[in-house]
Amino acid sequence: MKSPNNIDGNESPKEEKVSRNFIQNIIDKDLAEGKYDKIVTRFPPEPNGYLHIGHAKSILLNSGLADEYGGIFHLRFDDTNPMKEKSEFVESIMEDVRWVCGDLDSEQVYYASDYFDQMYEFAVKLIQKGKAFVCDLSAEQIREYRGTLTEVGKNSPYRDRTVEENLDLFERMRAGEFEDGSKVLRAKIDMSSPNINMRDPVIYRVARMEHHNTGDKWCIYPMYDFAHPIEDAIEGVTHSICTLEFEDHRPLYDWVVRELEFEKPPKQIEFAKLYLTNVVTGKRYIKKLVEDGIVDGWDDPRLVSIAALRRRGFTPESIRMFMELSGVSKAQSSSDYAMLEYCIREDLKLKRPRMMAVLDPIKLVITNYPENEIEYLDVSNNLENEEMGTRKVPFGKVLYIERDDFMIEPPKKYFRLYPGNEVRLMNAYFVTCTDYVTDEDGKVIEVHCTYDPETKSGSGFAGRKVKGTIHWVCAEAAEKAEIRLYENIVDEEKGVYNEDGTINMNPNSLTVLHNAYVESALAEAGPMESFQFVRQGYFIVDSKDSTKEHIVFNRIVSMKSSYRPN
RNA sequence: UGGGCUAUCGCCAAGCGGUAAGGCACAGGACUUUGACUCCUGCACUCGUGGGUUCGAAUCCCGCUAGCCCAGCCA
Repeated sequence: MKSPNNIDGNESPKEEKVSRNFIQNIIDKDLAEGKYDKIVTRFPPEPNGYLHIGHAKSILLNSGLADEYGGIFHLRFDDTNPMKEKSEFVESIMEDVRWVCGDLDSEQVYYASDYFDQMYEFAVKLIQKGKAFVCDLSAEQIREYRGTLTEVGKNSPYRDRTVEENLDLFERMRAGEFEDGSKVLRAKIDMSSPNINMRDPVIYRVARMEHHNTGDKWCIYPMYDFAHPIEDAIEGVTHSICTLEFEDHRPLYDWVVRELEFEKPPKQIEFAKLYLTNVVTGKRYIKKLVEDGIVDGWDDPRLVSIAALRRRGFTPESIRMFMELSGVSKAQSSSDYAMLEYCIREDLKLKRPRMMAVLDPIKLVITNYPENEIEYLDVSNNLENEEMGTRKVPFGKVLYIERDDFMIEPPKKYFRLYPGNEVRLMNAYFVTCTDYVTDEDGKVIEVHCTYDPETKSGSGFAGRKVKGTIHWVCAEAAEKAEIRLYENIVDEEKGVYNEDGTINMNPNSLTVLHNAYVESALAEAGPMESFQFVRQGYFIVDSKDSTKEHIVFNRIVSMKSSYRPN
């Protein structure tokens, strides 16, 4: 993505200066001061769930920075709490990160749990320096001793144990001599700190749990605040970029790297998470929707998990563009969903074929077209991109057109079909509506028209112009398909969950339209292909639910509002 | 006066003492084999608020207000 430096010699003022974000400014400064010679960043998910679009921001920010500065990006599984972690999640996270980044070498993948031995040694070092102690207080007692937001805490009665005693106890913690929860190792900092994180935080707990990576080798596990700075330091991370809620932890982060005397301590920098309007972000909510069976799974197209976005047809490029446009700052904000849609439209419009499909069909009979004749028209796959080639599309006397492309009594500014009006059948001929047929309820079931052979698309006909162009599908050759239009799960006002625990859900979040007709070329398309459909926006063939005779299309992007009828 | 952070157009977001970039959205027009795309045009005399410093402030200082985060042996 990075363009090489201009090699045309002089430092031309060239590319109008793209504004840099505050993180780039920090890195620029660090580099100028010679603090680091190579930038290393990381994305450290805990494998306790699937990734969503919010994580994509972190992934792309970190990896993007590494790319830009010729550094390295690490994917590191922050697996220090086996209670919540599963290898199922490391698999999915790996896949999602690969997809978002476009690529990831196996050398770029790390596990915090691989450092457990070193972390243990670092803890011992802290004890030896008199900076950590084993505490026998219960969890509740520790909470009481910690004080509150407005009151200082008080020292643990075990705070002054000797180094020897602490060393002995900690070793026995590791050896499994103590019950879960009976003892912890704590950093000795300051119980009266206004920052609660500095009030002698617990850095190691006893927990007999099977770890997905280390099995039952350990019965003590390090806490995030102790483990994270060490993980960063071990990997040579220079800029540890995380979200705002860790800002209060930075003093502790710095304390750890300082007490452990790392030569080139990593630096933590925080940025605001990405929120999206009109959708449910947040691992916790998504997790609950999945667990409660409200959605079909983590990749349900109504969600904004990475897996769901992929299934819906978003491309990695579109996600990257979106993050680019969203920017990075420390201001709590939420990006407009319309911007995400803009990105996928922008990405797809030149690189996907445009095919025709009729969602809500009504018959169109061309009365002056020969009976039983089918002609094959040459149709461009993408008018703006000739490289996408052409295909043959069958055309005949009886077609299907979209129901709302015909009106008996057109409102003003309606350019499509109505009695007496002439329109272009896209890629085919001009047709003029002569008549229509209704059933006993007055519902239009058939539209009659005549066509003008002179006006065939591509023939260069310029005799007259029409204001409207509509799409169609040859009735005889059309394939039936099921098209599902998914809407995001949303509740703009209250979020998905109410305070009383009930769930708000858009009842229209899943719509299935039967009897949709598509070109056979579309029906034969491979899985996970996305297409632009005339007038309906963009769709993807969903491989997960597709079989040979049952094709599922998901609409991935709505049209612009001005594009809608009405 | 517990601590930390943030406040610039409907939504993001530049700006860092010299007189408000850009994108999305929206509106109008041109073009058109998708009412799409593309192309023009419009869209903050004003930067949460009240003071102060200065020739000059969104940018510096003081006060206020609002929002977010923190009292896991979660990350």
